[in-house]
Amino acid sequence: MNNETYSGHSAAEIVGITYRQLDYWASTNLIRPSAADASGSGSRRRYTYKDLLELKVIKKMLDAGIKLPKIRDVFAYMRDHVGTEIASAHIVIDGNSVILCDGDNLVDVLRHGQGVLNVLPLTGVREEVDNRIVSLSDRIRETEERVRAEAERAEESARLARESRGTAQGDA
Amino acid sequence: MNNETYSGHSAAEIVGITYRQLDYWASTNLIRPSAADASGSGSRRRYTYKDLLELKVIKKMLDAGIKLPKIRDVFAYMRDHVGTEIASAHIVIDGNSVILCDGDNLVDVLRHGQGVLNVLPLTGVREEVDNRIVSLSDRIRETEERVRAEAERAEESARLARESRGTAQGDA
DNA sequence: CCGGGTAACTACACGGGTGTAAGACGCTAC
DNA sequence: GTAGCGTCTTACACCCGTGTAGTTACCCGG
Repeated sequence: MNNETYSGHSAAEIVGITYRQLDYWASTNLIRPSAADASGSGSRRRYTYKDLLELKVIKKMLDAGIKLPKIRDVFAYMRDHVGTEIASAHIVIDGNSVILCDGDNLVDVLRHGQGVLNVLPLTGVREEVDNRIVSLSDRIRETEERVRAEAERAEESARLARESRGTAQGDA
Repeated sequence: MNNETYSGHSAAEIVGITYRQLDYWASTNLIRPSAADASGSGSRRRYTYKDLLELKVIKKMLDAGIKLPKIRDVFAYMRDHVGTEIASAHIVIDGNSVILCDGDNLVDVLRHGQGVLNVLPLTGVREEVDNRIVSLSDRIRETEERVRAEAERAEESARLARESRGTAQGDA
Protein backbone atom coordinates (compact mmCIF):
# COMPACT_ATOMS: atom_id res chain seq x y z
CA MET A 1 0.00 0.00 0.00
CA ASN A 2 1.06 3.52 -0.72
CA ASN A 3 1.37 5.64 2.39
CA GLU A 4 2.73 8.77 0.76
CA THR A 5 0.74 11.94 0.94
CA TYR A 6 0.54 14.53 -1.80
CA SER A 7 0.23 18.29 -1.97
CA GLY A 8 -2.67 19.92 -3.70
CA HIS A 9 -0.74 20.78 -6.80
CA SER A 10 0.85 17.33 -6.99
CA ALA A 11 -2.52 15.67 -6.60
CA ALA A 12 -4.00 17.84 -9.33
CA GLU A 13 -1.06 17.10 -11.57
CA ILE A 14 -1.28 13.37 -10.95
CA VAL A 15 -4.96 12.95 -11.64
CA GLY A 16 -4.99 15.45 -14.47
CA ILE A 17 -7.19 18.22 -13.15
CA THR A 18 -6.57 21.89 -12.43
CA TYR A 19 -5.74 23.15 -8.99
CA ARG A 20 -8.86 25.29 -9.18
CA GLN A 21 -10.99 22.21 -9.50
CA LEU A 22 -9.29 20.45 -6.63
CA ASP A 23 -9.71 23.55 -4.51
CA TYR A 24 -13.35 23.99 -5.43
CA TRP A 25 -14.14 20.38 -4.76
CA ALA A 26 -12.49 20.59 -1.36
CA SER A 27 -14.23 23.79 -0.37
CA THR A 28 -17.61 22.52 -1.55
CA ASN A 29 -17.14 19.25 0.25
CA LEU A 30 -17.00 16.93 -2.70
CA ILE A 31 -13.68 15.51 -1.61
CA ARG A 32 -11.34 16.81 1.08
CA PRO A 33 -7.78 15.66 1.68
CA SER A 34 -7.83 12.82 4.21
CA ALA A 35 -4.30 13.28 5.51
CA ALA A 36 -4.51 16.99 6.29
CA ASP A 37 -7.24 19.45 5.54
CA ALA A 38 -6.69 23.15 5.00
CA SER A 39 -7.00 25.52 7.97
CA GLY A 40 -6.57 28.99 6.58
CA SER A 41 -4.03 30.65 4.36
CA GLY A 42 -0.61 29.12 4.48
CA SER A 43 -1.80 25.74 5.72
CA ARG A 44 -1.24 22.69 3.59
CA ARG A 45 -3.62 20.06 2.32
CA ARG A 46 -2.27 16.54 2.09
CA TYR A 47 -3.95 13.97 -0.09
CA THR A 48 -3.60 10.24 0.46
CA TYR A 49 -3.23 7.67 -2.25
CA LYS A 50 -6.83 6.66 -1.77
CA ASP A 51 -7.81 10.28 -2.26
CA LEU A 52 -5.97 10.22 -5.55
CA LEU A 53 -7.99 7.22 -6.66
CA GLU A 54 -11.22 8.96 -5.80
CA LEU A 55 -10.09 12.10 -7.56
CA LYS A 56 -9.28 10.07 -10.61
CA VAL A 57 -12.71 8.50 -10.55
CA ILE A 58 -14.24 11.94 -10.42
CA LYS A 59 -12.06 13.07 -13.27
CA LYS A 60 -13.16 10.09 -15.34
CA MET A 61 -16.80 10.72 -14.66
CA LEU A 62 -16.32 14.34 -15.62
CA ASP A 63 -14.67 13.30 -18.86
CA ALA A 64 -17.62 11.03 -19.51
CA GLY A 65 -19.83 14.10 -19.44
CA ILE A 66 -21.40 13.53 -16.06
CA LYS A 67 -22.51 16.60 -14.15
CA LEU A 68 -20.80 17.48 -10.90
CA PRO A 69 -24.04 17.41 -8.90
CA LYS A 70 -24.52 13.81 -9.99
CA ILE A 71 -20.97 13.00 -8.97
CA ARG A 72 -21.66 14.57 -5.61
CA ASP A 73 -24.68 12.30 -5.27
CA VAL A 74 -22.64 9.25 -6.10
CA PHE A 75 -19.95 9.99 -3.56
CA ALA A 76 -22.46 10.94 -0.92
CA TYR A 77 -24.19 7.65 -1.52
CA MET A 78 -20.96 5.69 -1.33
CA ARG A 79 -19.99 7.39 1.90
CA ASP A 80 -23.37 6.79 3.44
CA HIS A 81 -23.23 3.14 2.59
CA VAL A 82 -20.05 2.32 4.42
CA GLY A 83 -18.21 -0.72 3.24
CA THR A 84 -18.19 0.81 -0.18
CA GLU A 85 -14.49 0.42 -0.47
CA ILE A 86 -13.25 0.76 -3.98
CA ALA A 87 -12.03 -2.77 -4.38
CA SER A 88 -14.44 -3.98 -7.01
CA ALA A 89 -13.96 -3.99 -10.72
CA HIS A 90 -16.81 -1.72 -11.69
CA ILE A 91 -18.93 1.04 -10.30
CA VAL A 92 -22.42 1.09 -11.73
CA ILE A 93 -24.65 4.08 -11.18
CA ASP A 94 -28.32 3.26 -11.54
CA GLY A 95 -30.54 6.23 -10.94
CA ASN A 96 -30.09 7.07 -7.31
CA SER A 97 -28.13 4.05 -6.19
CA VAL A 98 -24.60 2.91 -6.78
CA ILE A 99 -23.65 -0.72 -7.21
CA LEU A 100 -20.22 -2.27 -7.08
CA CYS A 101 -19.73 -5.22 -9.39
CA ASP A 102 -16.87 -7.55 -10.04
CA GLY A 103 -17.54 -8.93 -13.46
CA ASP A 104 -20.13 -11.65 -13.12
CA ASN A 105 -23.08 -9.87 -11.62
CA LEU A 106 -22.43 -6.97 -13.93
CA VAL A 107 -24.50 -8.57 -16.65
CA ASP A 108 -27.47 -9.08 -14.38
CA VAL A 109 -27.36 -5.53 -13.16
CA LEU A 110 -27.40 -4.25 -16.70
CA ARG A 111 -30.34 -6.39 -17.69
CA HIS A 112 -32.47 -5.00 -14.91
CA GLY A 113 -31.56 -1.37 -15.37
CA GLN A 114 -34.35 0.68 -16.83
CA GLY A 115 -32.88 4.14 -16.67
CA VAL A 116 -29.48 5.21 -17.86
CA LEU A 117 -26.64 3.26 -16.32
CA ASN A 118 -23.17 4.63 -15.89
CA VAL A 119 -20.56 1.91 -15.81
CA LEU A 120 -17.10 2.84 -14.61
CA PRO A 121 -14.37 0.17 -14.74
CA LEU A 122 -11.91 0.73 -11.94
CA THR A 123 -9.12 -1.34 -13.42
CA GLY A 124 -7.64 1.54 -15.33
CA VAL A 125 -7.91 4.01 -12.49
CA ARG A 126 -5.24 2.56 -10.22
CA GLU A 127 -2.86 1.96 -13.08
CA GLU A 128 -3.14 5.44 -14.45
CA VAL A 129 -2.68 7.02 -11.07
CA ASP A 130 0.37 4.85 -10.38
CA ASN A 131 1.90 5.77 -13.69
CA ARG A 132 1.42 9.45 -13.11
CA ILE A 133 2.91 9.13 -9.66
CA VAL A 134 6.12 7.57 -10.92
CA SER A 135 6.45 9.99 -13.79
CA LEU A 136 5.89 12.83 -11.37
CA SER A 137 8.50 11.56 -8.92
CA ASP A 138 10.85 11.00 -11.84
CA ARG A 139 10.43 14.59 -12.86
CA ILE A 140 11.07 15.73 -9.31
CA ARG A 141 14.23 13.68 -9.10
CA GLU A 142 15.45 15.04 -12.40
CA THR A 143 14.79 18.56 -11.30
CA GLU A 144 16.61 18.04 -8.04
CA GLU A 145 19.58 16.59 -9.85
CA ARG A 146 19.64 19.44 -12.29
CA VAL A 147 19.54 21.92 -9.45
CA ARG A 148 22.34 20.13 -7.67
CA ALA A 149 24.45 19.99 -10.83
CA GLU A 150 23.83 23.67 -11.35
CA ALA A 151 24.96 24.41 -7.82
CA GLU A 152 28.10 22.34 -8.32
CA ARG A 153 28.93 24.12 -11.52
CA ALA A 154 28.46 27.48 -9.83
CA GLU A 155 30.67 26.32 -6.98
CA GLU A 156 33.34 25.21 -9.46
CA SER A 157 33.40 28.47 -11.38
CA ALA A 158 33.54 30.38 -8.11
CA ARG A 159 36.57 28.30 -7.12
CA LEU A 160 38.21 28.97 -10.49
CA ALA A 161 37.55 32.68 -10.10
CA ARG A 162 39.16 32.64 -6.68
CA GLU A 163 42.23 30.81 -8.07
CA SER A 164 42.68 33.16 -11.02
CA ARG A 165 42.40 36.11 -8.68
CA GLY A 166 45.11 34.48 -6.59
CA THR A 167 47.58 34.06 -9.52
CA ALA A 168 46.98 37.37 -11.30
CA GLN A 169 45.82 39.72 -8.60
CA GLY A 170 45.20 43.34 -9.38
CA ASP A 171 45.32 42.84 -13.16
CA ALA A 172 43.03 45.82 -13.84
CA MET B 1 -46.23 4.05 -37.12
CA ASN B 2 -47.39 7.31 -35.64
CA ASN B 3 -47.69 10.09 -38.18
CA GLU B 4 -49.10 12.74 -35.92
CA THR B 5 -47.16 15.89 -35.33
CA TYR B 6 -47.03 17.80 -32.08
CA SER B 7 -46.78 21.41 -31.06
CA GLY B 8 -43.90 22.61 -28.95
CA HIS B 9 -45.89 22.74 -25.76
CA SER B 10 -47.42 19.33 -26.39
CA ALA B 11 -44.03 17.83 -27.09
CA ALA B 12 -42.60 19.33 -23.93
CA GLU B 13 -45.56 18.08 -21.97
CA ILE B 14 -45.30 14.58 -23.40
CA VAL B 15 -41.62 14.04 -22.79
CA GLY B 16 -41.64 15.82 -19.46
CA ILE B 17 -39.48 18.85 -20.09
CA THR B 18 -40.15 22.58 -19.95
CA TYR B 19 -40.96 24.60 -23.01
CA ARG B 20 -37.89 26.67 -22.29
CA GLN B 21 -35.70 23.63 -22.66
CA LEU B 22 -37.34 22.56 -25.89
CA ASP B 23 -36.95 26.08 -27.21
CA TYR B 24 -33.32 26.33 -26.19
CA TRP B 25 -32.46 22.97 -27.66
CA ALA B 26 -34.09 23.94 -30.93
CA SER B 27 -32.37 27.30 -31.13
CA THR B 28 -29.00 25.83 -30.23
CA ASN B 29 -29.41 23.06 -32.74
CA LEU B 30 -29.56 20.12 -30.39
CA ILE B 31 -32.84 18.96 -31.83
CA ARG B 32 -35.15 20.81 -34.18
CA PRO B 33 -38.70 19.80 -35.06
CA SER B 34 -38.58 17.61 -38.17
CA ALA B 35 -42.10 18.32 -39.38
CA ALA B 36 -41.93 22.10 -39.29
CA ASP B 37 -39.23 24.35 -37.97
CA ALA B 38 -39.83 27.81 -36.60
CA SER B 39 -39.53 30.80 -38.91
CA GLY B 40 -39.96 33.83 -36.74
CA SER B 41 -42.56 34.95 -34.24
CA GLY B 42 -45.97 33.46 -34.75
CA SER B 43 -44.73 30.49 -36.72
CA ARG B 44 -45.31 27.00 -35.37
CA ARG B 45 -42.91 24.17 -34.75
CA ARG B 46 -44.21 20.68 -35.36
CA TYR B 47 -42.52 17.69 -33.81
CA THR B 48 -42.82 14.19 -35.19
CA TYR B 49 -43.18 11.06 -33.15
CA LYS B 50 -39.55 10.23 -33.81
CA ASP B 51 -38.62 13.65 -32.48
CA LEU B 52 -40.49 12.83 -29.32
CA LEU B 53 -38.45 9.66 -28.90
CA GLU B 54 -35.24 11.59 -29.29
CA LEU B 55 -36.42 14.23 -26.89
CA LYS B 56 -37.24 11.54 -24.39
CA VAL B 57 -33.79 10.06 -24.77
CA ILE B 58 -32.29 13.46 -24.09
CA LYS B 59 -34.53 13.88 -21.08
CA LYS B 60 -33.41 10.53 -19.74
CA MET B 61 -29.77 11.34 -20.21
CA LEU B 62 -30.30 14.63 -18.46
CA ASP B 63 -31.97 12.87 -15.56
CA ALA B 64 -29.02 10.52 -15.41
CA GLY B 65 -26.82 13.54 -14.75
CA ILE B 66 -25.22 13.78 -18.17
CA LYS B 67 -24.13 17.21 -19.31
CA LEU B 68 -25.81 18.82 -22.28
CA PRO B 69 -22.54 19.20 -24.23
CA LYS B 70 -22.05 15.45 -23.99
CA ILE B 71 -25.58 14.89 -25.20
CA ARG B 72 -24.87 17.18 -28.11
CA ASP B 73 -21.84 15.07 -28.93
CA VAL B 74 -23.86 11.90 -28.86
CA PHE B 75 -26.54 13.19 -31.18
CA ALA B 76 -24.02 14.76 -33.50
CA TYR B 77 -22.25 11.43 -33.67
CA MET B 78 -25.44 9.53 -34.32
CA ARG B 79 -26.41 11.93 -37.10
CA ASP B 80 -23.01 11.73 -38.69
CA HIS B 81 -23.11 7.98 -38.71
CA VAL B 82 -26.27 7.54 -40.68
CA GLY B 83 -28.07 4.28 -40.23
CA THR B 84 -28.14 5.02 -36.56
CA GLU B 85 -31.84 4.57 -36.38
CA ILE B 86 -33.09 4.07 -32.91
CA ALA B 87 -34.27 0.54 -33.34
CA SER B 88 -31.84 -1.23 -31.07
CA ALA B 89 -32.36 -2.08 -27.48
CA HIS B 90 -29.55 -0.08 -25.98
CA ILE B 91 -27.44 2.94 -26.68
CA VAL B 92 -23.95 2.70 -25.26
CA ILE B 93 -21.75 5.75 -25.09
CA ASP B 94 -18.08 4.90 -24.91
CA GLY B 95 -15.92 7.97 -24.81
CA ASN B 96 -16.36 9.60 -28.17
CA SER B 97 -18.28 6.90 -29.95
CA VAL B 98 -21.79 5.63 -29.65
CA ILE B 99 -22.71 1.99 -30.07
CA LEU B 100 -26.11 0.47 -30.56
CA CYS B 101 -26.58 -2.94 -29.01
CA ASP B 102 -29.40 -5.39 -28.90
CA GLY B 103 -28.72 -7.46 -25.88
CA ASP B 104 -26.11 -10.01 -26.80
CA ASN B 105 -23.17 -7.91 -27.86
CA LEU B 106 -23.87 -5.61 -24.95
CA VAL B 107 -21.80 -7.74 -22.63
CA ASP B 108 -18.79 -7.73 -24.94
CA VAL B 109 -18.95 -4.01 -25.37
CA LEU B 110 -18.93 -3.54 -21.65
CA ARG B 111 -15.97 -5.84 -21.12
CA HIS B 112 -13.84 -3.87 -23.52
CA GLY B 113 -14.78 -0.44 -22.30
CA GLN B 114 -12.02 1.27 -20.42
CA GLY B 115 -13.56 4.63 -19.75
CA VAL B 116 -16.97 5.33 -18.33
CA LEU B 117 -19.78 3.78 -20.30
CA ASN B 118 -23.26 5.20 -20.39
CA VAL B 119 -25.84 2.55 -21.10
CA LEU B 120 -29.31 3.68 -22.09
CA PRO B 121 -31.99 1.03 -22.57
CA LEU B 122 -34.48 2.19 -25.18
CA THR B 123 -37.21 -0.21 -24.21
CA GLY B 124 -38.80 2.15 -21.76
CA VAL B 125 -38.57 5.19 -23.97
CA ARG B 126 -41.18 4.30 -26.54
CA GLU B 127 -43.59 3.02 -23.91
CA GLU B 128 -43.36 6.09 -21.79
CA VAL B 129 -43.83 8.39 -24.72
CA ASP B 130 -46.83 6.44 -25.92
CA ASN B 131 -48.40 6.54 -22.49
CA ARG B 132 -47.95 10.26 -22.23
CA ILE B 133 -49.42 10.73 -25.66
CA VAL B 134 -52.63 8.91 -24.81
CA SER B 135 -52.97 10.61 -21.45
CA LEU B 136 -52.41 13.92 -23.15
CA SER B 137 -55.04 13.28 -25.83
CA ASP B 138 -57.37 12.06 -23.09
CA ARG B 139 -56.93 15.31 -21.27
CA ILE B 140 -57.55 17.26 -24.44
CA ARG B 141 -60.75 15.36 -25.11
CA GLU B 142 -61.91 15.92 -21.56
CA THR B 143 -61.18 19.59 -21.80
CA GLU B 144 -63.04 19.89 -25.07
CA GLU B 145 -66.01 18.11 -23.62
CA ARG B 146 -65.97 20.30 -20.56
CA VAL B 147 -65.84 23.39 -22.74
CA ARG B 148 -68.71 22.12 -24.87
CA ALA B 149 -70.76 21.29 -21.79
CA GLU B 150 -70.02 24.74 -20.44
CA ALA B 151 -71.15 26.30 -23.68
CA GLU B 152 -74.35 24.28 -23.63
CA ARG B 153 -75.06 25.30 -20.09
CA ALA B 154 -74.49 28.92 -20.96
CA GLU B 155 -76.76 28.54 -23.96
CA GLU B 156 -79.41 26.98 -21.75
CA SER B 157 -79.32 29.69 -19.15
CA ALA B 158 -79.40 32.30 -21.87
CA ARG B 159 -82.53 30.64 -23.26
CA LEU B 160 -84.08 30.57 -19.78
CA ALA B 161 -83.27 34.24 -19.35
CA ARG B 162 -84.90 35.04 -22.63
CA GLU B 163 -88.01 33.08 -21.66
CA SER B 164 -88.32 34.68 -18.24
CA ARG B 165 -87.89 38.06 -19.83
CA GLY B 166 -90.67 37.13 -22.22
CA THR B 167 -93.11 36.16 -19.39
CA ALA B 168 -92.32 38.90 -16.92
CA GLN B 169 -91.03 41.75 -18.98
CA GLY B 170 -90.24 45.09 -17.37
CA ASP B 171 -90.35 43.73 -13.77
CA ALA B 172 -87.94 46.36 -12.40
C1' DC C 1 -60.79 42.96 -42.08
C1' DC C 2 -60.13 42.75 -37.41
C1' DG C 3 -59.63 40.94 -32.65
C1' DG C 4 -58.07 37.30 -29.68
C1' DG C 5 -55.22 33.52 -28.79
C1' DT C 6 -51.15 31.01 -29.29
C1' DA C 7 -46.49 30.37 -30.01
C1' DA C 8 -41.96 32.02 -31.15
C1' DC C 9 -38.67 35.51 -29.99
C1' DT C 10 -36.08 38.69 -26.96
C1' DA C 11 -34.23 40.26 -22.71
C1' DC C 12 -32.79 39.78 -18.15
C1' DA C 13 -31.53 37.18 -13.98
C1' DC C 14 -29.40 33.49 -11.57
C1' DG C 15 -26.65 29.55 -10.06
C1' DG C 16 -22.93 26.29 -10.78
C1' DG C 17 -18.30 25.25 -12.31
C1' DT C 18 -14.15 27.07 -13.85
C1' DG C 19 -10.22 30.54 -15.20
C1' DT C 20 -7.35 34.24 -13.47
C1' DA C 21 -5.19 37.29 -10.47
C1' DA C 22 -4.11 39.35 -6.17
C1' DG C 23 -3.92 38.95 -1.15
C1' DA C 24 -2.85 36.48 3.35
C1' DC C 25 -0.40 33.26 5.83
C1' DG C 26 2.89 29.56 7.43
C1' DC C 27 7.25 27.24 6.85
C1' DT C 28 12.06 27.00 6.08
C1' DA C 29 16.67 28.81 5.31
C1' DC C 30 19.73 32.07 6.11
C1' DG D 1 14.02 37.83 12.56
C1' DT D 2 13.36 38.31 7.97
C1' DA D 3 13.14 36.99 2.93
C1' DG D 4 11.21 33.97 -0.09
C1' DC D 5 8.39 30.40 -1.54
C1' DG D 6 4.50 27.46 -1.59
C1' DT D 7 -0.07 27.30 -0.38
C1' DC D 8 -4.70 28.53 0.82
C1' DT D 9 -8.10 32.32 0.32
C1' DT D 10 -10.70 35.85 -1.80
C1' DA D 11 -12.46 38.41 -5.54
C1' DC D 12 -13.94 38.97 -10.04
C1' DA D 13 -15.43 37.46 -14.55
C1' DC D 14 -17.15 34.22 -17.87
C1' DC D 15 -20.08 30.60 -20.05
C1' DC D 16 -23.84 27.51 -20.11
C1' DG D 17 -28.45 25.98 -19.11
C1' DT D 18 -32.65 27.39 -17.30
C1' DG D 19 -36.58 30.38 -15.18
C1' DT D 20 -39.47 34.37 -15.97
C1' DA D 21 -41.59 38.23 -18.29
C1' DG D 22 -42.67 40.93 -21.93
C1' DT D 23 -42.90 41.58 -27.13
C1' DT D 24 -43.80 40.31 -31.78
C1' DA D 25 -46.03 37.85 -35.31
C1' DC D 26 -48.98 34.38 -37.31
C1' DC D 27 -53.52 32.10 -37.52
C1' DC D 28 -58.27 31.50 -37.13
C1' DG D 29 -63.00 32.83 -36.27
C1' DG D 30 -66.23 36.26 -36.64
